[in-house]
Amino acid sequence: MNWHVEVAVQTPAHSAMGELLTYASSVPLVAGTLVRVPLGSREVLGVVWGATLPDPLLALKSVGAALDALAPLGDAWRDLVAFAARYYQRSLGEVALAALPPQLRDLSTAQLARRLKRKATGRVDVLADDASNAVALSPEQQTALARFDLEVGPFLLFGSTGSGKTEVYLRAVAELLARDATAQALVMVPEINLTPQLEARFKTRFGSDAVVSLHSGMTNPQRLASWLAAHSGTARIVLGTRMAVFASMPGLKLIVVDEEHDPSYKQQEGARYSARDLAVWRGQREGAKVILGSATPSFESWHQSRPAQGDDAGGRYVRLAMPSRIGVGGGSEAGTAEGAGALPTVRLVDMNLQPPKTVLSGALLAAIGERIARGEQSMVFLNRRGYAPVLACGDCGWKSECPHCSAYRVFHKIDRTLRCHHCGFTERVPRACPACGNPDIAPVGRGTERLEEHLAELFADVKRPDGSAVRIARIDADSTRKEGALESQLAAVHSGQVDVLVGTQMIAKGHDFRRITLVAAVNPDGALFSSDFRAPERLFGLLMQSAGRAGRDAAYLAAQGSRAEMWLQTSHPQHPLFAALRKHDYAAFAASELEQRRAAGMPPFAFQALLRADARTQEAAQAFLTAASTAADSLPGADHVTRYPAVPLAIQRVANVERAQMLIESGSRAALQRLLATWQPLLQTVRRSAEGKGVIRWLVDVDPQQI
DNA sequence: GACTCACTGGTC
DNA sequence: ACCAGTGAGTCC
Repeated sequence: MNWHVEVAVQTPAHSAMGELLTYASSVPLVAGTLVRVPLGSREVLGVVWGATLPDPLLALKSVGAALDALAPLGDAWRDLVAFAARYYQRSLGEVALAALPPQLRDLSTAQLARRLKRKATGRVDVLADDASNAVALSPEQQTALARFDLEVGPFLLFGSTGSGKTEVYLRAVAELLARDATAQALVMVPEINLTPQLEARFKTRFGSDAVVSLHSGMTNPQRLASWLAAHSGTARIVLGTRMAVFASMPGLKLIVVDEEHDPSYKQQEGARYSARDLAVWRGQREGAKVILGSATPSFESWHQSRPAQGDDAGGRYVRLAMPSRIGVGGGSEAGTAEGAGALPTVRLVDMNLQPPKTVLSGALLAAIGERIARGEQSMVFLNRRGYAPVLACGDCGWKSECPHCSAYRVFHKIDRTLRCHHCGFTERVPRACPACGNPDIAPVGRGTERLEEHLAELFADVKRPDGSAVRIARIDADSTRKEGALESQLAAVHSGQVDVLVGTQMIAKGHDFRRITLVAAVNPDGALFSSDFRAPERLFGLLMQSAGRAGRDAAYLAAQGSRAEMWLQTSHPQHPLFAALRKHDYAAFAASELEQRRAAGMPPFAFQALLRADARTQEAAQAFLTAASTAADSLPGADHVTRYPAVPLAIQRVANVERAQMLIESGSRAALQRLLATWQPLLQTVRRSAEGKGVIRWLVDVDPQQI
């Protein structure tokens, strides 16, 4: 046992253990090697991080088997993991092990060796990019690609929906792979739902062996196979969700983050990393070019890509603008720059002028009716699933509160249940009011189920051009729970079986509907006056994205003699957000919102973190945070960081756990990071002291999305 | 984070 | 006497 090695294993930062555990080894082990090591009574997977001088006085356990059939994880990968762990205040081991495919944890060395042998070892040749050369690029696409070629980046590809961003990604990848025989590209999308269509597109273009996917919807063996292909360099292109940012890719030369503004890039449990931000960091570290793409960029990225002006040297990102919509979505088929599909006309319906309790205004219904008569499709968007958000008794005022959470249970008519969307608690709908016995309990408000029902009633007597009955369909998390359900529902829309599609934001993202000429947001007002300063940004993005679903096929519109329309029902038609939306003017909206944020000292002009505590009682949670804040007073540099008072979360109690948080803010990212790093050990002390009594867990969320 | 162990309170 | 549930402590 001549060697001592430091190994990262899955231990949380909260535990008082050191970052790395030291083991003895009879052979030298190079950093990045995967090993099995004894930990207490079990044996766990670990990553060798380095070596220390052997200390003969120290009685250490020995490393078990080394998974040396596998090439060690590279320096770049370990740097990425180390940075993420440090920046997001988690342990090295936690981040490292979470970044590896789960099956590696319980595979023996022999099993792994067998698996690796089965895999073809040779590099896969990518298909020559013939198909794409037949397609003419728009001038904007050409300019964007030319600048991408010349400059270093990172790039913000600011392209409206239908401007052909995907084609730009494909070309950038194609050119890279053609130029460099060992190069790899990483392409990320915000949601699992969007991977199949992207995968299909990349596989047609580059051959199915060159492309692998990485996301949590895959089975463990699939994930391992993809991961190994990326790690060995066999896979030239890795497609995936946020977790893919940690893929081991020795030849990484290009990272694409599509829909970079999407909140799903922020992990909301465990290590709360932003895959978009890590992608930028990783690109810089590994010399890979990074493209962030969006029609409505995050204000962080928009601000970071501002041009130089006066004293301001400008942002670090290169902005590539593609404002025009080209004929056909994605530009991969007949579409050219001519006959550009105009963005949909935005129509505002002032709900104050409608009869009280109007759900769908007469004008909107008439517009949908016209589309049905012409054989076109409409999409109605409501960001609330279920039948009704609350069930209430008119007599005694009982409401369908969740007994375990400070939230109402949602009425789902389909299976007659009351379901809590926060803790999952589900019960049959009571026959009568549980409080007073009144049989007359009624749904209050509406979700997608009820909207679907309502539309079906309204259009019951209307016929399609072929004389058949109007068909309404609904797509949301409930309707797509079963394997393959989303695909079959989308296929039904594409084949024209559906006239009106009702759904949550699931239908607003990415899916390319050719025959939809009308999109309606029924009740977008909720986010207008939210306490979360990012709510308007998100709403604007969502509505722009929804609008982008309409009229993607200019040839179809022309043949129909139709215009694409986006309808918005609102009680605040004078709100500046709608004025900007009407003009499809993201830049103006961003400028005014950013000005407000600058004045108020909010991100991206300030940097934030949240300290959160979960406890049996709200008092205990807040007491911990307050004590933690007091403990931070003595830390160096604490005066450059503002700590706000502890407050309950918007949903204060979930599954009988009380939650509180404290906002921490600084004009300097470095100052915030310094404070968080030195605070960590104090937090552990406070947790063990009297003020930490009753605290179930605590966590730090750096650069939080929701506040 | 995963596990063990000691302790609690409830039940047969 | 025998458990489920829970909180505290350990793991190189």
